[in-house]
Amino acid sequence: MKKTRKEEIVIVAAKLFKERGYSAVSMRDIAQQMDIKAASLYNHIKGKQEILSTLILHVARAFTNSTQQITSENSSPLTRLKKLIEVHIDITFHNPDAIAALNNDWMHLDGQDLLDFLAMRDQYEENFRSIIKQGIQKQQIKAKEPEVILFSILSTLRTLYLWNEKRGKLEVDVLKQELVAVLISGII
Amino acid sequence: MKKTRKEEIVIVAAKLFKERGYSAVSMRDIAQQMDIKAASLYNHIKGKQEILSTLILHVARAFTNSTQQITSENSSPLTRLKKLIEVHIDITFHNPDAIAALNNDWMHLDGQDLLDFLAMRDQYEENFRSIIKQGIQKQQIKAKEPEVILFSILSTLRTLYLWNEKRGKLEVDVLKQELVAVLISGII
DNA sequence: TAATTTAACTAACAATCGTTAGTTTTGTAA
DNA sequence: TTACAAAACTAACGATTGTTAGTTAAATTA
Repeated sequence: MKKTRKEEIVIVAAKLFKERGYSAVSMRDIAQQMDIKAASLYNHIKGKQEILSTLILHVARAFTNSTQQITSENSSPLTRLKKLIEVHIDITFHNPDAIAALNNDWMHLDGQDLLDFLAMRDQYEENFRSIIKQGIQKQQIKAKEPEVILFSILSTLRTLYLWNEKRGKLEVDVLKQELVAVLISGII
Repeated sequence: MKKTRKEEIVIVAAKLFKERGYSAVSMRDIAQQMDIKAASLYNHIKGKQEILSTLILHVARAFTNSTQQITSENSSPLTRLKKLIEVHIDITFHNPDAIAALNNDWMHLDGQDLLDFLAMRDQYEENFRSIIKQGIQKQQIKAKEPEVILFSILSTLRTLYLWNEKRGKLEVDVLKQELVAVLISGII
């Protein structure tokens, strides 16, 4: 499937947004990176906002779909938690630039796009929280404050995109395995 | 000690930077929040850049000092690691807005300020990494990939500022205790 | 080849940006 | 009360912002 011109613009913009943030990147910056003039961008997109919402909502939907599916499985809470972590790692290594925008620039969405994003984020967190609570109830997970566990895991997963470059020789499969182990079993 | 006008400006700006990011906040925004005109800000600061560097470098030095001190103790690696985590939590809950800027807007520093920041950040990470490696060597810490452990802990600590508002009823001391437990011992 | 669509271009707009200069008001010390 | 310093003000600057209008070049289809 050949990329449309719009998709190319979104990809180039995502790289710049990741480095400097949405607000610090101008349409002229994006155009220059594509070797065209800024006005030419408007043959393919409605405006700067559309680049951002295309970028963020697309990957947000990927998270929502995967998470919703895993949550409704009837495997054990701990199994579902592990799958949730693994699928987050997979999506992250597949779309690091889009996830940077989702993490850092979501507040620059506006109107319905912002509302949609927030709804998906809440649902994602609630699914996570629910599985953790079930795990505690079934004594598969230590009886710590659920919010502390949730926060600790989500923080690590959300920052994972930053680690893509530095990960170096480490294979994705090895990383996935070790990270799940550290998050679940700790370090001692 | 009464706050100088410059300190007041930096505090107000930090709150705005946290919400929208450095680039999306104008001098007029900051001025409006202080009920003065933008030009009046320049009686107290050299420019927008000075607000950012004051904010970031001040808290970066706090991290560097604490970390350097703990690193040079001769307690066990695991003890030092715990102290490192605890001091990070303390500093975070004491300066959440400054840490937001440090996390999200450091790339907008320029010149020597940027170099200073990067040097401190590298040193901070290297201290952390060194303690983890010593812990593995002395078999106090599991023989996982050190970078995975480092990344997992640092990600959680760095995102902690976001959690300040949501933490709700949870006391800082309880949070500190539970978070250290989760990071070190895992959740099962 | 001719017709049509796609995608680039130049030029310009109104708004907003960080900042400077010069002036006036406010608060403090003599 | 007068003198001085601190901190506000108005007005404006050159640069940059996202975006539009109208036009030309290139690629595709009939």
